[in-house]
Amino acid sequence: MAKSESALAEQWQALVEQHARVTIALERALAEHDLGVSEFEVLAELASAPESACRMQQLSGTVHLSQSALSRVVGRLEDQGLVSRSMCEDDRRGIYASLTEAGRERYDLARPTHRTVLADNLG
Amino acid sequence: MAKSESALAEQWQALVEQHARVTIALERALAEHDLGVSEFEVLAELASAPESACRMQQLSGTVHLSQSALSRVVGRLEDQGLVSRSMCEDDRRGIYASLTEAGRERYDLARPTHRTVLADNLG
DNA sequence: CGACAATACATGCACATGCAAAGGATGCAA
DNA sequence: TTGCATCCTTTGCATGTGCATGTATTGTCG
Repeated sequence: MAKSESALAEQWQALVEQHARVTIALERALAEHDLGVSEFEVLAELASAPESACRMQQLSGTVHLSQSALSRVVGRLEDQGLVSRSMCEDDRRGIYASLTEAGRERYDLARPTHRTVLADNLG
Repeated sequence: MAKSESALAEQWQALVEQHARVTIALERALAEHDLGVSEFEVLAELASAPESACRMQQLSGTVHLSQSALSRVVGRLEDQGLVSRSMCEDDRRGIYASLTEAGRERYDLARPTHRTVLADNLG
């Protein structure tokens, strides 16, 4: 049976509300580590990748950002020394973004914060 | 029992993904009516209010926008003639945003689109 | 009554994002 | 080799948002 319009609207409203609540909380919490939500997402993806490195194209799939936005996020992370870019050997058009030592440390520091916020807001 | 970190992360990821999917679909669909998601939300709220009018402050509570962003959304709607602003008589600091005839029509036109997108993406 | 805080909006500014276009390096196939 | 597609960076522009601030009005306290 199809849902009524109001039921759909309420469900959507609830989803938006939860998303907004968690996002704002995350943003605030991660600010203490000088990270944004997008930045953390990228770090998390890299951290879980083999060799702590990943092609941009692959990142583009998991992170919800346009190509240009992703390029800029990685650029910011590079400026902070958390990520380094290097050529891809098998396909030299590609670029590997790899987590640096500092990046790993920053991520490890921020992870408990991230986890706590999720636990508090997704209960 | 508390959820594991990975379970939390997956749940969050799923939420973000769904939110992004629906939002993008809505944005695309509503574009045919020259409306953004925020604009539609405001119209919907006004349409369901008594007298089709509402104080900014009250709107601010239901719509997930900062006060300044809300002020601008209403400004855009006013530019399009879909909403009109008028002084509040009992408290002259306050402002009523009220749906115009054109606003009601636009909303009625866009509502089926909105409903369809939700039905297709929240199933 | 008069000074001062609080409220309701509007606006200036910074910034993140998406889109689109241009460019450089490389891979691939005819 | 030539030509075209792919992967990525960079840039310019428009837009939407939040934060901080400004302005006008209201409320409060002495």
